[in-house]
Amino acid sequence: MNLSSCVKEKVAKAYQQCGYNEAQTLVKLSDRPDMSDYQSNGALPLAKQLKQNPRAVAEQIATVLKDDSFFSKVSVDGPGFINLTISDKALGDMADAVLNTPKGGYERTTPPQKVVIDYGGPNVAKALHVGHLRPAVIGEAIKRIHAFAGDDIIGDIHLGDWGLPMGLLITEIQERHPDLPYFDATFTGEYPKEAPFTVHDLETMYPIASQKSKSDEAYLARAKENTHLLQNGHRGYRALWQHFVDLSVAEMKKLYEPLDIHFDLWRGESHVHDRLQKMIVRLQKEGLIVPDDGAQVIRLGKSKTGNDLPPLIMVKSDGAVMYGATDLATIEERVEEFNPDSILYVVDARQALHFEQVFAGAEKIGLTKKVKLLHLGFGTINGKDNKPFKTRDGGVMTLKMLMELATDAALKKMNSGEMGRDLTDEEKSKISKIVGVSALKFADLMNERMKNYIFDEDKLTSTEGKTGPYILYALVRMKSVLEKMNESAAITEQDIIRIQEPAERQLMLRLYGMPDSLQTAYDNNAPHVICDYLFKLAQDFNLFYHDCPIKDADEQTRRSRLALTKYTLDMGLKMTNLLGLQVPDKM
RNA sequence: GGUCCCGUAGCUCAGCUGGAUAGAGCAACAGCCUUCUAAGCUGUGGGUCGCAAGUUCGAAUCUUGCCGGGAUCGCCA
Repeated sequence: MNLSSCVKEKVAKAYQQCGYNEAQTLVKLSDRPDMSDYQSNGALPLAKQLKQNPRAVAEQIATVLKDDSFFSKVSVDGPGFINLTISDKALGDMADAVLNTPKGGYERTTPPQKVVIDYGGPNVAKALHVGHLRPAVIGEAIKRIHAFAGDDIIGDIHLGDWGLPMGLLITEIQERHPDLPYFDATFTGEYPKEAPFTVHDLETMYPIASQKSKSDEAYLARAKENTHLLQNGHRGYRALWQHFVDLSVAEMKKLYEPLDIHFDLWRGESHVHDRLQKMIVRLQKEGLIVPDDGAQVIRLGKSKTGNDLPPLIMVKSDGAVMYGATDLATIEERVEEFNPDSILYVVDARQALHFEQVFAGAEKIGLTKKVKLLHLGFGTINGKDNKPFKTRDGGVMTLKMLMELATDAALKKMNSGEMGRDLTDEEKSKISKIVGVSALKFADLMNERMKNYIFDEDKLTSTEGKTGPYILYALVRMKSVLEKMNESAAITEQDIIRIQEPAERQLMLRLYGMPDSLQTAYDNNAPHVICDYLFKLAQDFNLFYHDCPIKDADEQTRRSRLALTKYTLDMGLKMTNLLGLQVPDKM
């Protein structure tokens, strides 16, 4: 049960009782909180259909609703809006049944889905930078939102581990260390278990190799040949490549761990290589893959908007496979292995055309009959100059640097003023990491997904206003109050919420409003809706905290307010968890 | 040139499956700590919702055109 569904049910009954279609009640949270908690706008379209006066229709429905003591006020305003105010008693009475539940009143209305999330993964052997923040952070939040809503969800990082960059690295290593056994065609023994290089060597070598390939045609040709050999099973190259993957995955885990980002599968494009080879042969036989200008392509015809789509290149003229091909084979594999209802691709919006092609290709070869494919694009993170976010000296901002910036700012804040005075250095260090990461993640998640957004150091390190630290601070206050009042135990039936102050009422309504926000966030895969909810929850709590003293109140009021604090903390923790934010005990 | 995304307060952004008086945060200004954490709270000022038509009882929201910014357009991922 939750408040919205309860109101909707009552209003629907009233419509029905008056002989109107109960499907058209248009009940929603009020746009005018100064006038009501909920509104029903259904009388306007109904009156239009029936050619009646909208106010008269609304009055008729309102008369029925007025008899219900659940509402303290029912009025018809404007052209025919029905304004509904819930009685304070009803709000208090519902608390235990709604808020003291694992999902805080959220109930699913559609069957649960099985969903695969594809993070359009980072590339092996390249340092994670600011551009890798969004897919990881957004994907993690979307994953948690789906899981909370009851979906069965599998996250696959989907590493870029099978393209030309691999060939470039092999080539560069060959240049530097031609004596390594990987390059010895006559070598038949076991290759070393330990890589003869570190992940940092790889991260340095790759940009150099990439640069060389742009100016040196022979070098590029060798890299392409090496990519081809790798993909076709060259024994030494496969061993070398395995080092790349192992080192990179270990490094990525080290970086994602403090961000509290986890993947169920660490597969990459390479994972479907064998399947892909079979798929290509099969589709060639069926005539779906055809030669075109030396390459092997799937022709796609027109897009949904009627434009000609460029063909999807499966195999390049040099024989290497393209990522569109691995994407198709990956869809096939996921359908066979997991049978998901949908696959969500949390990938940069700049790849919109690529996914349109892949999805059209999937449809053409019959893969979309069983699974819905959705590209959840996101905008890029830009600096103040509206160009990709860089360091002060113009270098690439790595994820690591970004996290250090945020952590340092949190630590500095804690060392200023009185806040951290009771804390040990060790505690401060731990807390500043949590707070810094929350600032970083929240600043990213609060933006509507598709938009590019401006991200500068001030914004990143800010701890005031609509920020992660503001929310954490409110939650820490709740913990602190509950601890000091010794009431952090479970809510009991004696702790009935009695609403006395406007701030209490507002906070209660906010708590009851969570299911509506969650549903919106779920339907639109929009974590920023949860950010907004959490921010408002924190604001409402801070007002309550300010207006409603607990310690010196009478026993009944004290218990009521403590219960309300506990409900707010529970809800806040549920929601921060959805965003992947951790909450310290003190800050 | 085709396609996609965006244009809302000085800045950064919500609101866009049509509803009443367009909201936050930051910045500015004025207040609130002997009282549960001031990373907080209260108040003030600040908007032709890019422009113009259209649909509608009603448009920031839907349609079309234009202007401005960004992205993208077969052998990189």
